[in-house]
Amino acid sequence: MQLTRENRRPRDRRVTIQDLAEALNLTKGTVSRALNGYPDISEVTRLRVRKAAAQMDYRPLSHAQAIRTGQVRSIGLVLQVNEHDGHRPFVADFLAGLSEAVSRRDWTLTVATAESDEATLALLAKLSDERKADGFILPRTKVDDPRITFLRDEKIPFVLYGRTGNEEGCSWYDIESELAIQDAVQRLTALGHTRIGFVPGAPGYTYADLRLRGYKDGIRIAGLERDNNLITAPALNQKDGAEAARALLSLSDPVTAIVYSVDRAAFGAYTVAQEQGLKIGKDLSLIAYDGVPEGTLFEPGLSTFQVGTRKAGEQLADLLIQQIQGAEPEKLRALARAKFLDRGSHGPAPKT
Amino acid sequence: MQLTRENRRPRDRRVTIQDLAEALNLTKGTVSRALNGYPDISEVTRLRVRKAAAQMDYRPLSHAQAIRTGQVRSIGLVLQVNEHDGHRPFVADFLAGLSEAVSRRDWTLTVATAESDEATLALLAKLSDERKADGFILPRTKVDDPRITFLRDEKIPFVLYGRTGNEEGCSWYDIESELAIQDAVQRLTALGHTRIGFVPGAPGYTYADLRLRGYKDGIRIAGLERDNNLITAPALNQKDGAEAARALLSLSDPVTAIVYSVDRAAFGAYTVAQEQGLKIGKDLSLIAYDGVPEGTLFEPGLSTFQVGTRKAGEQLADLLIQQIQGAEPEKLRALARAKFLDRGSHGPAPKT
DNA sequence: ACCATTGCCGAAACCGGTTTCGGAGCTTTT
DNA sequence: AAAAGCTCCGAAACCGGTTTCGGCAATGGT
Repeated sequence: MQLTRENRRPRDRRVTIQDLAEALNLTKGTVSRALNGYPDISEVTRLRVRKAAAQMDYRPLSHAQAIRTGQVRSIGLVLQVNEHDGHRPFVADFLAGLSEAVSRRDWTLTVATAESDEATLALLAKLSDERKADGFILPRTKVDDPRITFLRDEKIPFVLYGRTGNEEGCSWYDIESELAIQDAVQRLTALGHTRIGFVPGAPGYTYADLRLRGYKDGIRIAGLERDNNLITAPALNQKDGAEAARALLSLSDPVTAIVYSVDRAAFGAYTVAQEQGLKIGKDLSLIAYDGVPEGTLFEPGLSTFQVGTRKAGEQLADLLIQQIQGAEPEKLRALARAKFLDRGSHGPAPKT
Repeated sequence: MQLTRENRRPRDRRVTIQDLAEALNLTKGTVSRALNGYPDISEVTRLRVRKAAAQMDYRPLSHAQAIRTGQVRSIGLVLQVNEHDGHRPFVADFLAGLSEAVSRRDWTLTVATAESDEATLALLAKLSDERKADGFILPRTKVDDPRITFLRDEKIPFVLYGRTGNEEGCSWYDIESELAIQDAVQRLTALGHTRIGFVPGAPGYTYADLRLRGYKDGIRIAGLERDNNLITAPALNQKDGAEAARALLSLSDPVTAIVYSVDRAAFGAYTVAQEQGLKIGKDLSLIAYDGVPEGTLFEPGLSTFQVGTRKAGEQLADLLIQQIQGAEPEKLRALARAKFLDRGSHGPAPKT
C-alpha cells in the first residue's frame, strides 16, 4: 500500500553485468555467455571476462537469473515438527551441514516447517511452484512416503535422508544403521550375552525396519536362537523405553542386555535399573543408536552409535545440487557408517 | 557448462500477470498497480482485478518482483553453531515459529550457519548483498554485538532475540528472564532458604547480565544480605555446573539452594548430589532456566522456567516484516514472561 | 580465386514483474 | 463556452539477467 518506500541501500550500487560489459567493451549478452560457458565465445574472451568479473567482484543476482532460467539456486528443507521430537537435537547440526555445502557453491537454503503430512505436501508444492527452491531434502523417510510419490510425479528434484520402499528415481544418502545394530549384537554376544532384547523404532519409518533386520541378522550370525519375545513394542521416548525394559526384564528367562533403536528410549532403562537396583553396564547392558548429547548425562554414559549428522547434511546438499544440475538421480546414492561410542553402559554378561 | 538443460515442469504453466491482464482486457501495468494499491486506479477496477486474481489463483513470483523492487520477501537467519551448543534443542521450535509467521504472509525463511563472529558477519553481508534476505533475525544477542553494529551501519533491517547494550535503532523481542530468576529466588526464600547460590550464564551475552541482576534483586527484595561468595563462575554445561555446585556446598556456610542461569549447567548439581549423598528437592533445592526437555530425565525433574521459543520465533518474524515494510524500529519492541515448571527439584529448606 | 564453413560477437527479444509518463475523457471553475 | 483540473488507464521504459538469431570476418577446401 505504501508507495513512498524510501530507497534503502544507496551505498555502493552492485556491479551489474552491464557495468562489466562496458568495462570490457562488450555487450552484456556476450558477457553472460562467456560466464556461462557457451561454446561460441573465444577462449581469450572467456578468460578476459572471467578475470574482470573476479576483479570487479561481480556476482549475478540469482533472482534476476531465475526469471529467465526458472532456477533460483536454492534448496528447500521442510521439517515436520510435531509428534515424537526425537530428531530435534540434530537439526542444528543438520542445518550446519546443509548450509556449509550450499553456501560453498553460492546457493542458499530455504527452510519451512509443517505439522502434518498434508501440510508438508502443500508446502512442498507451494515452495516449488513459487520457485523458492529448485529441489528438496527429505529427512526421516518412510517406507511408503507421500512426499516421494508427490515429488516424483511432479518431476521435482529431491534427495532422501534415508532409504525407502520404492526407490525408483530416488537418490539418497543414508547411514547403515542396520550394520550398527548388528554390530551392537555382536559386541554383546562377544561379551557373553545370550539373552539380548531389542526395542524397535517408529513404525513406518524405513530406519525402524532396517534396524530390526540388523538385530535379527546379528542374532542369526551369533548362532543364537530366535525368540520373538525378545522384541518389544516400539519405543521412542523415556517412558516407553522404560516399559520395554520392564517387559524384557520380567521374562521367565530375562535379558541381560538390551539394544535400543534410539537413544531417548534407552534412557528409560536407566529409570528401570534404578527401580530394580540393577547396575547399568554390569547387571544390565545397554547399547543404543543416535548419539544424542544427553547420553553423557547419566552414570555410566550410554554406549551408542553416533551419526555424522553434519556430514550427512553436506552430502545431501551436494547430491541434490548435482541432481538439479542434471545428474541422473539413481546414480546419486551414498551410504555411510555410524561410529560406536563406548561410554560404559555395556559390559560382560553377569554370571548366573 | 551444460546448455542443453531439459525443460523441467512443462506441466501447467503458471498464470502470469500478462494472462491476468488479457483476461481482464487491461494492460499488465494497470493490473500491477491495481494489485499494489496505487491510488490512480478506480475502485471498481481494483476490485475486479483482485477478484480475477483470486479466481485464477495468480501469485506473483517474488523474484520477478525483486528485480525491480529490490525486495525478495524473505527473512534471513544466521545461526552460529559452535561453542557451547546450549541452544540446540530450541532451534527446531524456533524455526517452527519463524516459518509459521513467515509463510502466513507468503514470505520465506533463508537459513545459514556460521562458526565464528567473522563468518557470521560475512554471511550477513553476502546474503543481504545478493538479496537473499530483506532483513535478519539475530538470536543470542550480546551486550556488545558486532552484528548489530554492522547491520545498523549498513541500514539493513534486523530484529534481536534478546536485548543489548546500545539499543538505538534496535527492535527486539525478549523474555524477561531477569524476572524469572528473581521469582526463583522469591520462591526459595518463601520456602525458608536463606543461603541461595547463583550460577551465571555465558559472559558477554545480555541474558547473563540480566539474570544476575534478577538474582541480586531477588536477594535484596527478600531482605537477605548480599554475599558475593554465593555467586560462582559462569557455567554452561554439566561439568562446570557440577563445579559450581561443589564450590557452593563447600562454603563454610553452605547453600541449601542453587539458582542456575541455564538448565544444562544445573544437571551438574545432580551429579554432585549423588556424590555427596544429598537428595535433590530436599537437602538441596534447584531452580534453573530454559525448559530443556532433558529436564525430565532425572528424578526428581528439574524445576525451571520454560521459554516459549516457538512463540518467540513468530513474534520476531512479525516484527521484522513490519520493520522491512517501513515501521519504525524503536516502536517494534516486545517482552514476554517465561513459565515456571515445578518438577520437584526445589522444596522447603532443610532444618539445621 | 571463389565459395562454403566456421568462429565469434552484437543486436534484440525475452523472462515477469514494477513504475513513470502522458493523454483521453469527464467534471469543475470562471 | 473555454480553460483548468481530475480521474483513470495505456504505452513504454525499466530491473538484471539469459538466449536466440543473424552477420561479419577469417579460415578451409577445391
